[in-house]
Amino acid sequence: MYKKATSIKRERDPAATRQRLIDATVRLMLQQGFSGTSVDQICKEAGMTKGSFFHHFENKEALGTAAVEWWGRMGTALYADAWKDTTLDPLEHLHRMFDIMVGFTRRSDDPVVCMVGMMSQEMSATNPAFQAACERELNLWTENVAKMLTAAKKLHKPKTKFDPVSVAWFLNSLWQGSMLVAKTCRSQELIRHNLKLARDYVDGLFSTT
Amino acid sequence: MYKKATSIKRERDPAATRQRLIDATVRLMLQQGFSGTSVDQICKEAGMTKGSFFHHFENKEALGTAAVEWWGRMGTALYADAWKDTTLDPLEHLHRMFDIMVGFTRRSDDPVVCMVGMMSQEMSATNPAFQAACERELNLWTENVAKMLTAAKKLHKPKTKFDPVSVAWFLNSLWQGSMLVAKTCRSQELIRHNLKLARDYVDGLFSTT
DNA sequence: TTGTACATACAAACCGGTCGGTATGTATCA
DNA sequence: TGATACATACCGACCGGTTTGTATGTACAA
Repeated sequence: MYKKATSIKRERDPAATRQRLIDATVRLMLQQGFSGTSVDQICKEAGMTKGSFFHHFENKEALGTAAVEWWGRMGTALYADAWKDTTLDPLEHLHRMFDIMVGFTRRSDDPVVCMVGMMSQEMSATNPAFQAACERELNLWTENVAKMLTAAKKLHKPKTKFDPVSVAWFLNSLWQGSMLVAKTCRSQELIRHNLKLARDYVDGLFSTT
Repeated sequence: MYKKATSIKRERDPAATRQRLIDATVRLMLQQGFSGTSVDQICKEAGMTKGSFFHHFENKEALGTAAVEWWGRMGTALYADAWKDTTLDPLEHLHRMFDIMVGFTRRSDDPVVCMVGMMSQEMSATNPAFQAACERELNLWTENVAKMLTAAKKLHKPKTKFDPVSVAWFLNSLWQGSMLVAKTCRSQELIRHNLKLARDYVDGLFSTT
């Protein structure tokens, strides 16, 4: 009844298999979005079959949120140089973060994209699980930036009063919006220009320089 | 074979029917995205059948781009008070625009959303028609803002050098990102905070207060 | 041998899109 | 004016293919 499964190489490394699925999902969904990406497509991209997929994830949504969470962990790692606590000038840390973000625009000609931004836009109005997962990641980013701004405020006299948390959300929104607009306008330079203005804006908050 | 179509009230107003389809599409896609919204669903929402739908639009994509274009026209109308050429101080015009944007956050408790931003994020990487339509609308917004900034520069001494077009893209990105983040974080106030900072930023470009 | 990892086959719903057909408006000509 | 012809608007069953998800089988590792 079943076709003989002849000599198929199986690796039998569940953790790696799971990660392969997540990697494939991220790759495809960054391009096509959640609804635009099918489970079959993901399986094909990950080099495995549907049965295997549903062994590792309860359903498509579970994979999606796992992918968002993985994206968050990866992001945190990429920002580590800027976010890690050190004794350095926090304003210097902020500059490093801007450097890292500029770096994203230079890695390739493909647009800079963010899993959190994409899932936020497409899914968070209708799917509570995605909404919550994305909100967590956005909060994390903001908290890190707010922490640096707060620390900078202690070291440097602020030129005018400002709320670090508000400014952090401002920067987060600008960053997400920059990726969105740049994707449609097909211009990495747009992001770099925005980051330049953002950098100057942050510098302008303080008296130094 | 076919059921007899007995005494069904038909309105026969093609322009209105077309618009009903566009309205339904905007309503649904703002919530669910393009791929997440089916043609059947749109027809049901618009109170009509599939045959009728495909009489008015070649395919789903055509309806999508029509909806984006309609959204752009509507947006231009909403911004008219700020964008219309008058002899007023252009800086005053910018303030009016910020007022209008703040107004969007107060119309209801539903998140402020933008058809262009949603389609950009979901579709512009894979669908050239959507990409082009969205790019057009983003350019239009930016041009209007850049025009005001350029005019303001002539009337008020800029505090420091700045490129009106760059700043306009900066503001556009911030605006799109604000809607995106606020939707996920379920906070209209976040948008208002961002707009406050943006307003101060623009004021800060000029010497006057 | 038993549990887990993975493969295969299948199901039921749903998808965009087509098609034969009906209802209604309008131009033409007697 | 009124009958006829034709174009446009609208209807809803239907089609092939795709969707997510399930049921069941096989292989490997302990």
